[in-house]
Amino acid sequence: MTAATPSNSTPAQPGGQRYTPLELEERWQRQWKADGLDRTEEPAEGQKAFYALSMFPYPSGTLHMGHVRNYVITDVIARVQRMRGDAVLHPMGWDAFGLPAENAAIERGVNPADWTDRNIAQMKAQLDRLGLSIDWEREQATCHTDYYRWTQWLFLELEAGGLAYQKEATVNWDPIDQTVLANEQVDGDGRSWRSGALVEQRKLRQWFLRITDYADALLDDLDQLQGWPERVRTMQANWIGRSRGAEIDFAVVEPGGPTTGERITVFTTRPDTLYGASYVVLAPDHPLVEALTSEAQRDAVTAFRDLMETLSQDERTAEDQPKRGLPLGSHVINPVNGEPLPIWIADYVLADYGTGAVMGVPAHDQRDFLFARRHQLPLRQVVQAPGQEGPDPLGEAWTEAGVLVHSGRFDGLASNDAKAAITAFGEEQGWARSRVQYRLRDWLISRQRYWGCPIPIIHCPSCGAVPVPREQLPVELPRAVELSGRGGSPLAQLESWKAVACPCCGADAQRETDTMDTFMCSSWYFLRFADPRNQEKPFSAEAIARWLPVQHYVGGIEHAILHLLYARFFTKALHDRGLLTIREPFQRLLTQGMVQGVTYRNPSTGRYVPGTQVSDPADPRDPADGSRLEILFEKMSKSKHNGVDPAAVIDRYGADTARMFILFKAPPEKDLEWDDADVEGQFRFLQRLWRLVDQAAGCGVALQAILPLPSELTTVDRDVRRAVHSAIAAIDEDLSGELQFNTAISELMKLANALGGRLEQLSEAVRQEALSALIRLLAPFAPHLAEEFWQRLGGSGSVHREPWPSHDPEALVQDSIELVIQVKGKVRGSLTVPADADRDSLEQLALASDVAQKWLEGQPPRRVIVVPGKLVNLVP
RNA sequence: GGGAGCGUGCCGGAAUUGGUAGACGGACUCGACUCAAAAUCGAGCGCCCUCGGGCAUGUGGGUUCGAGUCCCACCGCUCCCA
Repeated sequence: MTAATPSNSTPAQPGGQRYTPLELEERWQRQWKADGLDRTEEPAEGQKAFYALSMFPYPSGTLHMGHVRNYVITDVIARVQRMRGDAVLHPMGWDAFGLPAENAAIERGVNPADWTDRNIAQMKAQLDRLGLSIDWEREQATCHTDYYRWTQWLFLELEAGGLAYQKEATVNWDPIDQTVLANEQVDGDGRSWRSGALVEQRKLRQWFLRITDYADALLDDLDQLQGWPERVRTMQANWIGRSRGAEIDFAVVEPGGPTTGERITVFTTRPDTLYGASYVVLAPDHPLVEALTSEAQRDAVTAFRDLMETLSQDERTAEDQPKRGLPLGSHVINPVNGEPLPIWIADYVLADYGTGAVMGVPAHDQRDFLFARRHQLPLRQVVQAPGQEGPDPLGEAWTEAGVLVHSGRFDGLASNDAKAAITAFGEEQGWARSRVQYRLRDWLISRQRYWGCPIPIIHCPSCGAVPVPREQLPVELPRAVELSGRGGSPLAQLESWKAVACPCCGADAQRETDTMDTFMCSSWYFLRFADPRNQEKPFSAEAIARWLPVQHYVGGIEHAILHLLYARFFTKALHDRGLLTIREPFQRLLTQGMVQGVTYRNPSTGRYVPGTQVSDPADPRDPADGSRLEILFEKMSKSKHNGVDPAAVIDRYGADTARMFILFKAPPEKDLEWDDADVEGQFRFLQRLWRLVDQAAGCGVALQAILPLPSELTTVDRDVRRAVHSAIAAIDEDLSGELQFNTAISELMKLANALGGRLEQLSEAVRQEALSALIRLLAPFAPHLAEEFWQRLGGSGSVHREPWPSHDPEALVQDSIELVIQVKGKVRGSLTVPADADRDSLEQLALASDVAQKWLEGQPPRRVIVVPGKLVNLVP
């Protein structure tokens, strides 16, 4: 940071003041607040309602550039839509439950509620400096009782609908955060999304929501979400992971003898490979393992099961891992051919997935193949690859479709047809059923932590799990709790809080001491914003009908599955409970890219060097050893010393520059490389506008009255009007459909360039029209500066209440155009021609041109292609 | 391995249905103003050139009067699922 302080570098102009963004922005922010400019107006008769929403933040206390980008994008959308005449709902709130508050409490002895409220105040103050048109009267914090009583109410609603239940299951345990996690909250490496710890498996009794009941709806309705990025829809579809297949029963037999009456049911997506099965595998913790283990194998099996309990799901199922397993010493019969098959247990089969049992078909499944090879199990090919003659060398499994062989009566069928045929045959005989299987698991919502929404359940020894009566909500989170971060749910230590009479029978009972996953709280906040002060219900049907679905939702791609899937599930479940008429919450979704900071890395040591220690950015050297540093752009983080503090940027250049820069530098979906030199450039543009408006004020522009255009326009007038109206048309286009703020701002720059130095030459009406349009087009992007301009040039009221400009097609009409002349597709010259010339005359003009003479050498062209308004292509 | 997306000057990035590739900005160079600097203003800025032009949108093919855009193959990067 060596540049001079920019606010000192704008010289005073004759007749005007200097552009001092800080003073100007604070002044307008005060004014807007006093005027209630950002208060939501209920839609009037015939007025469209528009709901613009940013994913609400966790109140960490510090605003970072990612937040700024997110909220500025949404703010521009909201502001444009208001100017276009819609009633706009643009609220903000706080995803305020969560572990950082609890950890702060453990480390510093503060109360999580106080810590959170302080952070909210701090972040709100930072947000306010950005000039966001947020209606703060609708603010929500999920940790406040007037919000979470309704989270509890909705939990009871789901419970009443049979969608919440308790079960004992093997679940993900985060050893750092000391709590369980939902499957969605464990990443591809088997680590917690929050703490980064490798999760462990534990068998615990927990609360779940039946999101799997909605697997089909969540998957099928993705097709309706045409306003969502394809990528996010694909990710959700993969996560839900629907596969069609069959359940097949294998009867258990005594060694060499009759069936025992027990059966093992497997799920397979490949019933066509049934003849190729050479063993059956159970999950190590499958309930039948005990009964099916022979005496000889008992000790080995017990040892194996103990080992498996210590491993994570990922460690067990990773494809590059050796497949461990051992035989139980008992057998089943393959129902399709009566052949006995050994029963094994193995690491790669999970009890919770499908039926917890699979059939092993080494020839046609890669994991089975590896397992069979390791344990010398037989391999039998039953699907032949197309065009393959004779037996396959089988260096690996053939997992594609083909033609059945060695499959009795099914030989010769294509594998796809065979799936149906073998399943149907099994159904006839009673040993198969066609079934759909999902990857999606039920949502585990219990958390063994304090700072969350209490689960409103009372456990009674005689009545079981009893919902807290709704009139007793909220079940308040007690303040005085000892937090250690260890040893189970903190609420469980509070005997006085825990002890309660059963609402059913009055007997001594105990409250549930787990809290809810914070994703519960964020699964419905967008509904509460529509009706934020309702004391009777979480929201009224009318308010929802008025505002929902969210027209434009903006947030990070990291929620592609997590929050966005849960919120969709809530919406569907509440629809089915009769509380909502919508089935999808978010009509359009914009996933904004990351904000990256310039990062200096020593390639030999891997050390990150702070920018402040780099003396020459053009030739960065490591002060430690003098070696050249790599310059990278990476996600801003403390460890990489590449963060840029939004407050510092605003202090230096003002919010308008920060807003303009962040929108201009990259399209919203792409990662953005933060570069201080470019911010400086953006600031220069705003200063240029400042001088332009100064100049306009000097010419006596007065925006309050609309002047009629003179009947005769000069050439300059017509050129400027064309520039103005083509900017309006282009910006309007950029802000419709696919949002392209970056090109919209470049159009503003072009317009400013077109006006520069010509203001004096314009007739008064054209000058006024141009300034009025420029300022209104600028208003959503740089709201403070636009307001200042509007006022200085005598506009009445706020520019933010002005209508969005619309372009005059007449102004775009040109008398003459540049006609490009191509010869065989290559540009050889151009010609100024009347804009309304028809095809024939264009052809004649082109043929008569010097360019044609030169390149055609007197020969008539073989072919002439005329694109009116653009070009003529002569093909010799 | 499967799926999705991307690849354009020194850099960020523009390019309706295929129709003048490089808009707009940054960096850089030169000039004006200045005692000087900053700021500002003006000009230049893909590569090669014998100044006619030739070559250029990851690579190689194809379709077309015409391809950054469409098709095929390949290379590289990112993300998701295995």
